[in-house]
Amino acid sequence: MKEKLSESLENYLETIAFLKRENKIARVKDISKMMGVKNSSVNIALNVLSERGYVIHERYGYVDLTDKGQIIADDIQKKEDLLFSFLHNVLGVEKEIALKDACKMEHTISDETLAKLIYFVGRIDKMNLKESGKRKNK
Amino acid sequence: MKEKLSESLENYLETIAFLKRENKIARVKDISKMMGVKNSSVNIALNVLSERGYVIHERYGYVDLTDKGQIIADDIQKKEDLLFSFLHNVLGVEKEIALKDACKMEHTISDETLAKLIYFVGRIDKMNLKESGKRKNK
DNA sequence: TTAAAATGTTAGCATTATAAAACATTTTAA
DNA sequence: TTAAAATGTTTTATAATGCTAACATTTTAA
Repeated sequence: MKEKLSESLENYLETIAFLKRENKIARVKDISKMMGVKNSSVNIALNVLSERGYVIHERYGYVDLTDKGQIIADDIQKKEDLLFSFLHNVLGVEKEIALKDACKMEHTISDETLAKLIYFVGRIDKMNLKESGKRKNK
Repeated sequence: MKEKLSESLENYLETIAFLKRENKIARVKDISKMMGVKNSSVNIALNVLSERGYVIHERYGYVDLTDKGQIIADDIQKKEDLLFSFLHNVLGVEKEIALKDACKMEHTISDETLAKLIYFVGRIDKMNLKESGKRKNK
């Protein structure tokens, strides 16, 4: 059940999800522009993603995500948000760089590490809340 | 001055450095075995690394790192150690997985994030020291 | 409504990473 | 010391990604 997608293909899904959220629709041109690649490269990626059941793409038409594709896109976005938050808010890495690093790491971080990081960031947030107002409990 | 190496080539340098540390020498066979690739793949990588001045490799002979190659290998090892320490000791990720994740992240983490992480891990260590014996100062 | 502009697609090439198979050299052990 | 085993190298092939250039379709605006 654990089909792995390449970093590149994951990025295509993420970009399509973003465009749908922002513009309601995703077109080849938008995808290529956002990702800094050529339309031809987008087309080839879409063919692969279509074949594997992640996107729906009619010739000369819009690009859409299947449920399966949306799930992957959401998963990656969740990872990106968490990683960005950790890098920027916890470590204090500058926005631009934190985002760039998060966008790379989101493809490699394991589920285990992700879970631990979620827990850790949660604890840090609580600590900050406490420190910025009240005394430590107990 | 900032020639970038691919993740793959960085891994070859890291492996060669490891083998030299453990066995004094590095051979094609050892590299392929450690990395789970074929001798032919190692050879091709070594040709590239030779041309670019990172390794010295005489036909049918041992493999060695140039100063330039050793610097890269050390740099990556430093990153791996820090990332592993953070994942395992701070987040509590299981050894195997922490190592696997660190080995991927070591190739993508930016210098900025690295620096912030070093500082952060340092602070955490101090906190742990304090908490496990003394009261908080101030 | 039609010609130009915009957008999308296909074909062919380049790069990177790896493997398989054939071949070459070196090492080992009988 | 020499034949087999181990190791190293080259050649050829495959897969993933992206590019350019040529071509096709759709949209726009005169």
